[in-house]
Amino acid sequence: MATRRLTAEARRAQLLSVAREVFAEDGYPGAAMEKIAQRAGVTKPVLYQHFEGKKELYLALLDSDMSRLLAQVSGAIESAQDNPSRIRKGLAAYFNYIEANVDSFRLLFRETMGADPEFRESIDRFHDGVRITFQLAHETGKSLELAELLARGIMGMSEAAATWWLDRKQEIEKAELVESLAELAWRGLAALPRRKEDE
Amino acid sequence: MATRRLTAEARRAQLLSVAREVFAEDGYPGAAMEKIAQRAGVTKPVLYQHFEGKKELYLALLDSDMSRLLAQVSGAIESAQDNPSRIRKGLAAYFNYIEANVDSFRLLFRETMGADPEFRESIDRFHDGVRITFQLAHETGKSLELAELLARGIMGMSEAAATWWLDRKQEIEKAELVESLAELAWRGLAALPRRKEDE
DNA sequence: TTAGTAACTTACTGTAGGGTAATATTGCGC
DNA sequence: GCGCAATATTACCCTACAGTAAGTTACTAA
Repeated sequence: MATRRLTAEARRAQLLSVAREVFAEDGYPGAAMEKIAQRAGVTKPVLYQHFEGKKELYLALLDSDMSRLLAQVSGAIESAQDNPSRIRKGLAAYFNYIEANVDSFRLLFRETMGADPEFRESIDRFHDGVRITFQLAHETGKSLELAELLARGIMGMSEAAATWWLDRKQEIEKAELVESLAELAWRGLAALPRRKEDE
Repeated sequence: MATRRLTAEARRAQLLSVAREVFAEDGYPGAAMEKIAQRAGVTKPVLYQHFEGKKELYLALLDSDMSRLLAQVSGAIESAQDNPSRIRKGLAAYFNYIEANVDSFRLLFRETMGADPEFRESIDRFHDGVRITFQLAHETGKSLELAELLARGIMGMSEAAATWWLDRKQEIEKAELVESLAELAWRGLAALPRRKEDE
């Protein structure tokens, strides 16, 4: 144990990272502050020196992760010129994030769903963020609620696909996954069977 | 208070119904057995006479609700002759259930997501059930994983749409909602704008 | 090398809530 | 109208865990 003591900044970063692990494993209610502290090689009061309480710790985590994800996805969507490629690029960015941050995904889109309304605000920020970037694209003129509904639908589709994919990784390549979902979103089920006829 | 004492069967049914309410309100971890008992006008031990513990109570609830939902949706899908109407009828059945059983939906698809793996099995049973009915439809020949992925995607789309819809009911009619989602699933985003041009 | 401070620990408190043993009531069959 | 089994209650126990007050150790700068 070379250095037992860390600077405040370093410790805070480490605690956040450890907390993400534990929350992803045990869920918010199941995760004990004690366990987070222990796994960080530290005692509980240290945790409370950096975060006001369990709630605040979790929120800090959600906020920081959500911001990163949103930035990546929005960036991807905005970099595209037409709607089909907005969808494809958005999806690609989304699945890249997930692949590189599995715990973060579990936290954001599984554990937080049923939780405290205060927590869900983070998620809503993401959904709204993506929806807006998305609608700016969609030349409007049609019902606004409908556009919102569709955006939510596509996001739900992606989340469900991601959950399924994480559980059975090897079965399908990320690239093919993104391709299929983009096709589903843009052309619908009717178009898809044809694509695989030649296998 | 006409009858204070109920038969075992009647009490059990009442407790399940009350429990659904409370679990939907407070989530699994937040819901106290005490509160459920109280709201049923009864004390805690009565609850424990009917259910082994909190976990078992919740599972009983999930199981019974899931079975009903699955039966309705599967029935609808199987009653259809071609793929587009399988989707439309399935969605209609799904949203009919949700409209008539809001608490049940919240419970099944929000609260239970991040929870105990044992709980998620119920949900998986539904997803698997629908997936199968769904694949029977899809004349096979193309990649099986792909078919599964798409089925999950459609279900995720529906869940997200339902959540959104419940929060802002008045804004859109159920019939229009189902129609739009079916169209999205079958023809994709590319087809949808055209449909509303004439408003 | 020593004072000072930031980082950390020991050892608690308080309470919410799941679960239960012992006891009381109600109403049905006879 | 009486007995008895099912239905319910009172009054607990106990663990898990969020949160904290007071004291201790190690790094750093003069």
